[in-house]
Amino acid sequence: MYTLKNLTMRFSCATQWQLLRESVKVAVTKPARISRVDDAYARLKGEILSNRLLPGFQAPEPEFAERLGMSRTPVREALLRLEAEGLVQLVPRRGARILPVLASDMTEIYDLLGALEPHAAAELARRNPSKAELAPLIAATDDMEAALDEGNLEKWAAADDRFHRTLLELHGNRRLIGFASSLYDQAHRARMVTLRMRDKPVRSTREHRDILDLLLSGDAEGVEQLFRDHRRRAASELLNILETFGLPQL
Amino acid sequence: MYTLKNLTMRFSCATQWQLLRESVKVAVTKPARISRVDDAYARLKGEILSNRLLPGFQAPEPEFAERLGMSRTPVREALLRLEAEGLVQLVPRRGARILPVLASDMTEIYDLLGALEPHAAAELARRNPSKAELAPLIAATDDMEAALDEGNLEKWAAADDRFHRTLLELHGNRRLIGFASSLYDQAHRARMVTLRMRDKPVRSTREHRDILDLLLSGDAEGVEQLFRDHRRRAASELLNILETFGLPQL
DNA sequence: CCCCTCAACAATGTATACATTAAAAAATTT
DNA sequence: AAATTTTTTAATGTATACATTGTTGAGGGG
Repeated sequence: MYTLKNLTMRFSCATQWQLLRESVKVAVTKPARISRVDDAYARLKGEILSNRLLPGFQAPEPEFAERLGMSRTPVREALLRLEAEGLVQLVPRRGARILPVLASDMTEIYDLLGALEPHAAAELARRNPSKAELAPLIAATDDMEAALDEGNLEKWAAADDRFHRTLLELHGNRRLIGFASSLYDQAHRARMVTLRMRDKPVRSTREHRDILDLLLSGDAEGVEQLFRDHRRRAASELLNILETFGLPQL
Repeated sequence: MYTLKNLTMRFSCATQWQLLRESVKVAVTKPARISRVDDAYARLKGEILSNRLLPGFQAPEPEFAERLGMSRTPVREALLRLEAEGLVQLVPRRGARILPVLASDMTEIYDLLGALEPHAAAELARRNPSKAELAPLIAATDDMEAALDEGNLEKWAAADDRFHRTLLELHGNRRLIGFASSLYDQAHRARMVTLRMRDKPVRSTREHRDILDLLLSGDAEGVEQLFRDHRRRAASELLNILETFGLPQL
């Protein structure tokens, strides 16, 4: 268990600059206590998703522990957590390997999202949600349009991600939220790497707005169909990019 | 790490009868080595699914460790695994709690299965699978019919479970197999407890046969629709039982 | 050069000891 | 007697030591 005092006293100068930054963040935004497991998990996940820990990279637990500045026990627990989420693979005697995302993985992920999201959207529409209820979804859609206008693709991708996660949150099936969350995470890097290789997401943005409109009008069948098409087109687009640019994995 | 010698030498007489049984099983069906984590996981899961470890039961890690005859470390790892699968909840300072399954949980689970299984069945049908490919599914269906003729509900339920898992295996989406597996496990106890409270599964069995026939004939839309209806009716039936018998949780 | 054997090494699995701290119990105050 | 404070206990989180064992590299022989 970390306390703020621990953070500033326990670490060698080699890592103190970094952990000082972390400690400031902790002090400002969260309670001062964060377990080493949670810390290791968050840091490793952040590095995987931002591609600083590269796909295929592999190191034994003791090396991860050293780099994170803690003992092996919490590191192992963090890695097990990341393994359960499909981001790493623990290979006996070879350590933890950052799982690359293959085209076949993306196919699999999009297939599942293409089944689940339209279904969730349809059920949400059947509840005739009010504008107030859909406010976070409206905000995400607005942000996508604004980001597109600015030409800021990262911002657009973040708003897009938010749209999808928010929709499932509004739907409310906790098991679905958890499962889809790991799917989004697994697909994250591929989506970010390919972000600038694709056409501007004009059509995608319009589709989100249309999905939102259908939700607002309670058109369950309409939103299910459009969402399906949206997912199918997005999958096709991404897989084409992987093929066009000869990217076997990400 | 267990070896067979360890299994027979390490444990007090209080648990030796049980572990002797386990060791025989190990010797016959698996390599002699099984880690304590895997052992703890399998045993705990078995007890949860068979309702020997009751929903709501709660004990701290050290107590589980003592009962399993090993140190806390592998037990914690096994419990974390079970938590990730939705079967237990780790409550700080209160220990691991066996998660009861509420009616709302079953609603959630059936909602997801109702979206995923028909989708997988439709995609499988689109591949025009041969009879040989569907052999394990045919076998499961045959077994359901045989069990129904014998009036053996447990056998029927096992074959039913096998049908559903096999179908997803044949479909081949690994992420779906994993996710659905945990959903089946979570629903298992509820289904077993209610097995004798429901009508004989005559209609259900026929529906499975019909699903199989539609798969064999490559009728994607037909199988998707029938599977949806199948899941919807099964969900309704089970939820009615929970309500009729006043079962708040299982 | 290739193959085999064996020893060394290190990675994971596990047990145990220690640190932290929340909850419960005991003691004290009102 | 009830409320508050203090102390104790024990559960989880963590570090470290030990056990097991798979892999690698060195050495020797053909």
